[in-house]
Amino acid sequence: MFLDRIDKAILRQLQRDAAITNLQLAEIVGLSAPACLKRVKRLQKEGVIQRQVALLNPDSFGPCLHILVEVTMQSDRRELNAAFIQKLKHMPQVKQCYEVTGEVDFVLLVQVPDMPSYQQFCEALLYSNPNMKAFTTLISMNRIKYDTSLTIAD
Amino acid sequence: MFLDRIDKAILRQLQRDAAITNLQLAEIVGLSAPACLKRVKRLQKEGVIQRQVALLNPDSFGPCLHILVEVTMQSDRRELNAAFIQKLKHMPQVKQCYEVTGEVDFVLLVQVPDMPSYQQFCEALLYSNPNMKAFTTLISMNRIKYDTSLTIAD
DNA sequence: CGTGAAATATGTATCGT
DNA sequence: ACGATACATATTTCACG
Repeated sequence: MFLDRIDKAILRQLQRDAAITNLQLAEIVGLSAPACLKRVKRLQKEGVIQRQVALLNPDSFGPCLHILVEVTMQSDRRELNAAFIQKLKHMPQVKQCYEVTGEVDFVLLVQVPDMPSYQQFCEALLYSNPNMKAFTTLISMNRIKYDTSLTIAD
Repeated sequence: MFLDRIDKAILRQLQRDAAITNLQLAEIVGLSAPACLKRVKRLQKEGVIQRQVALLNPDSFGPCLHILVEVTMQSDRRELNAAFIQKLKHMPQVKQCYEVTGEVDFVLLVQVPDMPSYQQFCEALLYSNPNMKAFTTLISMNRIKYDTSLTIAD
């Protein structure tokens, strides 16, 4: 699908702040409210806008550790890792997962309240997997940047 | 600040879908619309809800590479890394940054359209930094999971 | 895509528990 | 202190040009 200058302006704005009213958005991008709304609806229906979410302050809910986990598998055969992928998709501690090339196969971002919870997580997802070869744990006490936006070229 | 059962229900819902109307939200959590709105406004003012954003489909904008970068510094002295942190905060390619303990000092999630752009990024942030000792690049062709929510205990 | 009007939603004030 | 009801204001959404 083709995105013109105005679509891109809408998307840039909604990535920054999706709480504004359609009226405000319309003014920012220079359209009438109905024309603007029609575009937003279209962008949603086409899946360009996947969803709209509230981002919460991690420090508002007691202790919160961000842990990066690099997982190396014994074999890269897809069918051996399908169950691993299915499982982590359903684990709320796993916030992100990237399949990477090179020595490491997956990088996970895990969110837990403390180290015992992380131990539990390792048991549940990693040690229990017969195809898991090794993993490295990188513990973060400080999330320096967290930006959900996508850079949209002109 | 104290969050009761209803606040938590509101937050769980808004993390999943912040596009619903206050009327719908009020019904889900079992409050009248004004009572619900008052809580949402309070949660925003107190910073529990940081912002509301639209999440876009990365595949809607041409090529998109996710790259994880593990950066090791020569010295961990705060003042030597302050400029590095300031700089990456202003680089739109850097979507996330975690300060970690251990051999590695920082893990970055970088988003670029292609490898030349990544080379440029490395020059601009890494090679140019006199305190940078080494970095490892993990290229992802597949983002398996991306969940912006925080798990809220009961 | 814009205008204007109808349908909804948000926000305020007040009262009751 | 908190929620509900009723009312006023603002926004969304539809029909039409």
